[in-house]
Amino acid sequence: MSDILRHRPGYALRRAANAMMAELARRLGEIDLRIAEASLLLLIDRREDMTASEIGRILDIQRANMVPLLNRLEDAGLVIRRPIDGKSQAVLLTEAGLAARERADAITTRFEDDLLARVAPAHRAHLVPALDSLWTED
Amino acid sequence: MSDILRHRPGYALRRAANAMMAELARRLGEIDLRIAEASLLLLIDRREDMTASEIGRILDIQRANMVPLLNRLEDAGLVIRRPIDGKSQAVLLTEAGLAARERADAITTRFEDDLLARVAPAHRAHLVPALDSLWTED
DNA sequence: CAGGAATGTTATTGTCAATAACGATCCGGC
DNA sequence: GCCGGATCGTTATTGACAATAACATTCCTG
Repeated sequence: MSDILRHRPGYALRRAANAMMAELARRLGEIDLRIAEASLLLLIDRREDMTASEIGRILDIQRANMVPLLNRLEDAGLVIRRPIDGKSQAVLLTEAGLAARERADAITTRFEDDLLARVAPAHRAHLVPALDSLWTED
Repeated sequence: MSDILRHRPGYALRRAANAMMAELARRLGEIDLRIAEASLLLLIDRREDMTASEIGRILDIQRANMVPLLNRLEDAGLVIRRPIDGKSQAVLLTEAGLAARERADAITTRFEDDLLARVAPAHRAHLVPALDSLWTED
């Protein structure tokens, strides 16, 4: 399969991410969650002090793009926005949101197990540290 | 930065790919190429026998999505479509296309060097094999 | 030569990210 | 206290990329 591209780290990274995210999206689709939404649920959990902007900063989602994301979660009854002051609002999970978080956790945990299982044992322990160094600021 | 997500392989893969692809897109943007277009140029090179469908199969791009991609490359004068028979057409690079391929090669090569440089030496050799096992069919 | 497979195409949709602009609010320094 | 810069949530628009369904044409094989 085109060795011209196979050995290129950038291309391998793109294809691997595409393949894995498609699979994860499929699995999360079964509980009607998208990947970005599931990450948000997993992140917030029981915390009640995180503002929309702060969540965006952690997940690397622009403030503007948080709006439709939160709207959809709110419409689904998984999340509510609670004003902190006149400017900021905390995002927190409803009961249904916590339940969805639970299911999302199970699905993603299972997914990551399956993902790591595809990697030869010799490489396995190196994957996450290597990936982290690509996006974590020094 | 949210250790809840940091150690998750799936999340790390997504973030790493996003960060790296944004950077690559930026660099390729300087010669007015998008990532998918550059991959296509690198793949075709001097070959004159690859059909659009075949290219799509290798790059994992749907037949339908090849059309606008090829249109843009053809409009830019980098590619021409040459009928093989009444049904298929070969895609091949023009002189300008070969020149663009040259520049894209330089940029991506440099990019991948920089990418690997971010990874600690101990992990470096494991990255590509690990990634490959995630998208290459056994 | 007939029928199933493949090709290129159109059109539409979805996910995610980026950018620019806006009014409202907060906060630190004076 | 007030003012000005920063921050917040929001609207609207755009772009890159992928997915799906449908269609007419052409191919290839039995």
